[in-house]
Amino acid sequence: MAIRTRQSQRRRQALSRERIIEAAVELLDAAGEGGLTVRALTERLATGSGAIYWHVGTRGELLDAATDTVIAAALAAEPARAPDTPQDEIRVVALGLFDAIAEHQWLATQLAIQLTRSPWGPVTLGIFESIGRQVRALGVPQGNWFTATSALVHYILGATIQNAQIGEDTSVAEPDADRADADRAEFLDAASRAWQELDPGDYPFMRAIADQMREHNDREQFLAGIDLVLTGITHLQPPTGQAHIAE
Amino acid sequence: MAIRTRQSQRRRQALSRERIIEAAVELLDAAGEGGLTVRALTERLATGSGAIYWHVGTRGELLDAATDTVIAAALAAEPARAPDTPQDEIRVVALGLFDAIAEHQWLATQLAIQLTRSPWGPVTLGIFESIGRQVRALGVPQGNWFTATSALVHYILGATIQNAQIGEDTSVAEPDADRADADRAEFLDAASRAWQELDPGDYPFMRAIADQMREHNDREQFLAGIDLVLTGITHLQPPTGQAHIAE
DNA sequence: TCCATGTTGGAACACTGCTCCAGACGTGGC
DNA sequence: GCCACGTCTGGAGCAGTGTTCCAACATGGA
Repeated sequence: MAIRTRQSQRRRQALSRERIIEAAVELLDAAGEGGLTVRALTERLATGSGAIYWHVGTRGELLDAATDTVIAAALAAEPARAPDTPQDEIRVVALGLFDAIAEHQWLATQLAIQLTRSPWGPVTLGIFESIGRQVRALGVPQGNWFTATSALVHYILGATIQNAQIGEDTSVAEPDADRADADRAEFLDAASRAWQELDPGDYPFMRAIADQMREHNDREQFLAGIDLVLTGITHLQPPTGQAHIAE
Repeated sequence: MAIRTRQSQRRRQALSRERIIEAAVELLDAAGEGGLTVRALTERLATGSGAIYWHVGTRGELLDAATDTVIAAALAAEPARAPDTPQDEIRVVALGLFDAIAEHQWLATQLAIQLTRSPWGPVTLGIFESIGRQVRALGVPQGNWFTATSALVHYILGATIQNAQIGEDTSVAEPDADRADADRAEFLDAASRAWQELDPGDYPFMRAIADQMREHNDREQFLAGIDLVLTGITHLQPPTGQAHIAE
């Protein structure tokens, strides 16, 4: 009988690369990067370490795969209503990444690691492609495509990395919205207060903007930055060197 | 005699927080984040783990301190000739961070970690203050200070993180310049070639800009992005909501 | 039926961060 | 001179990690 249950169990939930990555993402969401240990994974999947190394390889490769999966999903997710202008599409992609990192905190670090280790790996490539297409659709002259795209992508990455929120417990998702907002306000208030108590000699600027921090919405602020870069792009001069005036 | 040498050794190179951080930075530069182990540190400093925990605390705190130190040094380093416009000053600060991360690869990841864990810790604070002052000096209306500054900072962070180069051996520093340039060109060439072989259906944009990648200078590209954001800042509308027209 | 191939679980190993503590150091009071 | 006490040091030991290795299992085809 023991064998029989084993068998059916195997059949029903056969171990696969996808299932392992899925479990890894859950562990990461629940307890951060430190929460993903091979032993925790084997326990959750009721298996041994050999099976995991057989399917996905080392822990590092698993982390890469998890990052890849989540980012690809965020980029692929289509919004309810199709955006009509390239600007809107850029905002949609940007917010998709923003939300993905807010939801999976560990992504921020992992993204940075992939960015440094392999600057043009699949993750970066996908993001650049998504944004780049819209930059092209904006009518930017070809010589400026790279500059414009990387300005957008780098802003997005920097901003999302800093704005990765400290997540709540994973258990219930619904009533979190209000509580999250409250925590958020409290956090901003604390930051604002801390800035006001800084040494005026060392930090005159931060003291000056402490007030603005209190009435501050992360997503709106993020979008304001996007718009800033977008206006920068539209006012861009033709590429340096060859003065290829196109007017 | 054994005791005597011990004594003088202690006196001469007394263990201190600074000396430990210095050694930690050297280890990190030489072998990346993985190279900084407590045991390697004790060996290099000819001491035990107890002494290290006494002076700096856990490995995480040591990493934070190392990041702090290097970033602060990069921000404090004054250029040979004082820049005369705020724009120039911003470029100087940005390049300082750019070079610091290029020199200490591990900084990219570490910066991202600090950015997520404590979004307004000393590191972020220092960078924001440095950039923010110049934004103020640019004559940006106060309501836009935060948006303008964070756009710049986030672009800088995103770009520097991606551009952290794969470092050479630490041993010799002088004749590296040429070799680094050669490796650089080779790397860009490889990337360009890889992009040209991408699936035209999935990656039309990246294929289109593959050529531009070959004649591509990281620092110039980085500065072009800075200028893009700067023009975005100068064309910025007064803050949303309160139409506080200041003209 | 039986074997070949693809999978699995877990024991074992080397290495990690960290704690703990006996004792050395050096500086004050006597 | 000496002692005592707080500061500081080195290293043994512990719990936990990633990874390797291999005997045992499952399953489809001959």
